[in-house]
Parts: sequence; structure tokens; C-alpha cells
Amino acid sequence: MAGINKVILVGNLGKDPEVRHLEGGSSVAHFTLATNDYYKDKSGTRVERTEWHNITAWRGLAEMAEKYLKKGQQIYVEGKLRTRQYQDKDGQTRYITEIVADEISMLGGRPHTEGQANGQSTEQPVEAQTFRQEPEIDQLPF
Amino acid sequence: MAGINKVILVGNLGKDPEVRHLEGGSSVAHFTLATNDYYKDKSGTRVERTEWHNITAWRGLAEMAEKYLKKGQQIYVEGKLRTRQYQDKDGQTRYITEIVADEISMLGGRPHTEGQANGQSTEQPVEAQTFRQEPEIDQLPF
Amino acid sequence: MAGINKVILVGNLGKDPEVRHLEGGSSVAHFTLATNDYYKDKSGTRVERTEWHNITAWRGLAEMAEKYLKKGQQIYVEGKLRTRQYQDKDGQTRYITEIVADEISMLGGRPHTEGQANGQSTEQPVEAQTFRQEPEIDQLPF
Amino acid sequence: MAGINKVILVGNLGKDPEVRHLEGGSSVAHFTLATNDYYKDKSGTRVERTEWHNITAWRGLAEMAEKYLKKGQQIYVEGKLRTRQYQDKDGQTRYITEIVADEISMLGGRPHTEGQANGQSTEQPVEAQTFRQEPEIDQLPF
DNA sequence: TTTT
DNA sequence: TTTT
Repeated sequence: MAGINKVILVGNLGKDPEVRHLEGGSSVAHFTLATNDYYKDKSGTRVERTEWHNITAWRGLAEMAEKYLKKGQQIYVEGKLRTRQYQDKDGQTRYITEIVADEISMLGGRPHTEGQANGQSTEQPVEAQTFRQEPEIDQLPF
Repeated sequence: MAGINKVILVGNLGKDPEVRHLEGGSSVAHFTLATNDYYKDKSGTRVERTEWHNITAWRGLAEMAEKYLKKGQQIYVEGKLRTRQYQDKDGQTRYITEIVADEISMLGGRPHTEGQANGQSTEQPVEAQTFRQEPEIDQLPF
Repeated sequence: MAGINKVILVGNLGKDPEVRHLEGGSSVAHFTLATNDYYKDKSGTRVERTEWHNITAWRGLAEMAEKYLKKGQQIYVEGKLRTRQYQDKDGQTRYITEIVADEISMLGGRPHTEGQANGQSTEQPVEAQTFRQEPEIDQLPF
Repeated sequence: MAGINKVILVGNLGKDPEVRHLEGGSSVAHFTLATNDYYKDKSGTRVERTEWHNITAWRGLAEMAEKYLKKGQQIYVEGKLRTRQYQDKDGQTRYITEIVADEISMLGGRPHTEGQANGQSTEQPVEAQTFRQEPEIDQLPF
């Protein structure tokens, strides 16, 4: 039975993406994304709740992340949930749930800083864009 | 900054929901949902990949789950991601990511088996329905 | 500014898809999809409301629709909204809003009827599958 | 059969919302939302395509729209598709497809201008927020 | 642990 | 025009 496994997030990057360039020429990027929620508690006080998500982006999306995404930026992410097993340092099996991105879009028309060779940094408004990664078999190098 | 944290799943229940009736009169249900994916590997062989999701449903949705949802049934779930911390038996901090359901819809018009007191089981077609839980502050009794 | 334009539907086909094979070798399918909604009116009576959607599928999805989709079948459709202008028979400009499908998934494991040359019809369970159409420039032959 | 009818948009308001306060104390807001798409045509030229959507918001969301939403602002809208019939000035039956909003979130932390009694306008950063309208029976006053 |  |  075919299923649907879809995640839609709008949030802010917790840090710059970490990008690894793999041997076969492929790339993978990791970053965290915060989605904030507000609600009123019983006393009527406004409370903020932040949820942190682990985002993984492959190939073209990893390269896009490396070039354009910075800590704090607000983005739209569409992807699928994947829970991976790994062994921690004590040899115990642990699980981590990630969102594997299929589409990333930069929101808010926020200017982004492009690093300059001379150490200067000029604010260059980068027109917000949507990037899409066509589905392929994900390599799992970790 | 307000964010969006939305999950949309179509899959099959891995087991009957476990429902707990809390002291304040509230209820919470837990179950797992499998979403299946198919892809062709390099040799062209069709491979199935199953992703398992932990679903939590509160209040009215928990009661709906208790009444209508059974192992194997195909459903639509809409909700939000939440990662919880807990201490494992060795006192170590661990994390689990769940989908807290906002809406559940039964798909496929699949007949559902209602347990009978006399041990017999009659197939009773249950009209597929959508159930929605209005947002409230989630209690976290575990 | 990049935007998001996404539609997610689960409903039943109102009729068999109409498929046109275009000169360049491409195909386009049209069909209607009903999504049903239930609510209680002021007197507490349960009322059903049906919304009808115009679905357009291109290329591989059109061929999938031609092969596998039949009137009455329950499917998941993901796509984008597009409003087209056309001239009615009186030369007036009219508008129609369609959902251009990016992904279609058959739900419910419902057996589908394959027409047979001898006029007989055998129920053949078709394994539910998800089909995806990679984004390209849509041709607009009508 | 229960269905799913869901639309997710990120785009910019084409004009300030038009809000009507109805006799029963309810309100309804209308505005248009542009979602922009970019693609490369056959010659490799980057082409922009804008899709316009008719958004309708009821009750609390209408009041939120009246207070906070302005032409040009980037927002997230979640809602459902609804196609309405009406008679045009020539007595002909026409159809219009709208998105009835269930949730609206302001994106980008963009400051918004609050009209001032003295005719001055001060830029007041409004913390982006998500507003939700609980489902009720929609009144249809037009 | 589901489904086809 | 669908489905339950």
C-alpha cells in the first residue's frame, strides 16, 4: 500500500548548514530549524514553545543550502520523515528522526550576506527562490 | 516569529491504539503508523521501504482512536512534530519524536471489526469520517 | 519572491479520466474529484457537502491516470492551483481553476476493473502505488 | 466517505483586505494572494509566473486580516477550496473558486504600518503570529 | 508492528 | 459526477 509521508515547516535556521561533499560527487547538508508556537496558559500568560527539527538535504539542495542558507534565516521546508538508527559511543542503539528535504524556499526577502574574498561583506538582496530536489535513492553515508 | 509545523501522513496502523484515561477526564492515545514507499534500486529491482511513525492523539481524537481505529487500518493523519525528552532505565536522557494529531480521517471504507461480548466478531462497515481536535494546551502526563 | 502553491486532496473520481495524446508525444488527463465533508447544522442534523475539483495531469501522470484510475476510486492528489482564462461560446472571457497534479496515490487497495476485449470484466486487485510527475513547463493545448 | 481538501499557500497580498461586518456580529474578509513561480523556458530564460488566489476569511480570521494584513505582505495561508456559483450581470451562472482560510501566519517579521489618528504613521514591528479559525458552519452572505 |  |  502506497503511503504519504509529508512534512511542511516554516521556521528559522538554528545555525549555518554543515555540508559534506561525498566521494561520488554528491553532497549532503544538515541543519536545525526552529518552529515557534505561541499559546496562552491557564493564567492567560502568553507562552512561547520552540520545536527543533533536524533537516537533511541532498545533492542540489545541499549545494543550495551551502550557498544561500544562514543561521537565523526564515525558510519553508517540505520533506519526509525518516527515523535512523545509530550506535552511540556506549554501543547502544539510538534513534534520530530527521526531515529529508524535497523543497526549500527562502522567505521574507531577507537580504543575505555573501562572503567576499577581501574579507568584506556586502549585503546583497537575494531574490527568494524555491529549490527542489528530484527524488532519487538516498545514499546514507553515516 | 510564528512558524508552521505540519505533518501529513497516509498509512496503516501497526497495532491497535493504546488509550489512557487521565485523572482530569482527559484521554491520550498512542499508536504507530507505517508509511510505505517504493523505489527501484540500481539493478531495477523494486524495493519497499517502511517508515514507522509514533502518533499521539489527545482528548476527542483519543476517544475516536479507541472506538474506531484498529491494527492494519489505513488512515490520514494531520498533526505537528514534537520531540520529547525522557530518561531511559539507565538514567540517560533520550529523545523521541512524535506526531501529535490534529485531524484523523479513516480511508478506504474498509470494514472494521468490532469485538463482540460473545467472542464473535462481526464485520461492521463504519462510515469513514474525519475527526478533528481543536488546539488546546497539551498535557504531558508521561 | 518565491511562493508556495500546494493543494492536497483525498477524494473520489467523479468519472473516468479523459486523456488526450498530444502531437509532441505528451499526454494530458482531466478528471473531477469529489471531496466530501460532514458537519452538523443548527438543528444537529448531519449534513454532507461535496466539493468538486478539476484535476489536470500531464505526461507520466496522465498515462498513469489512463491506465489505473476509474470512476469512484479513492485517491490522494497533490498539486498546485492554476486559474486559466478561456473564451466561452459567446466570446466572453471566463475563468476556471484547476489543480495540476504533481503526485497521485491510489488509496484503499480497492480493486479496479480492467476492461477486457471480450466484454468481460475481471476484478484485478491493483497494488496501490504513488506516481509522481517531475516539474516541467506545462504545455497548454487548450 | 470523508475526504481531505487542503490548500497551503505562501504568497503576497495583492491589496488590503476588504472586510464586511455582518448583521449577526460575524465578519468576512476577502483579499487576493499572489504566489510566484520561476522556471526556465526552452531558451534557458528565467520566466516568472504569478498565480492569483481569492482568499476568504471568516470571523476571528477576518478581524485579524482587517487589523494586521496589508497589501504586499508575505503570509502563509492554510485553508480549503470552495467553488461558488453566482449569477453575473447578464444572468448567466458563473463559478468562482476561493480558498476559505483556516489559518493565517505572517511571515518575514516585516514591520507593519498601523494607521494613527493624527494621520501620522509609525512603523511598528509586529511580531509575526499565527491565527487560526476553528471550523464552524460558514455563513454565505453573498 | 502495517499494507499490497 | 464520487463515496459511505
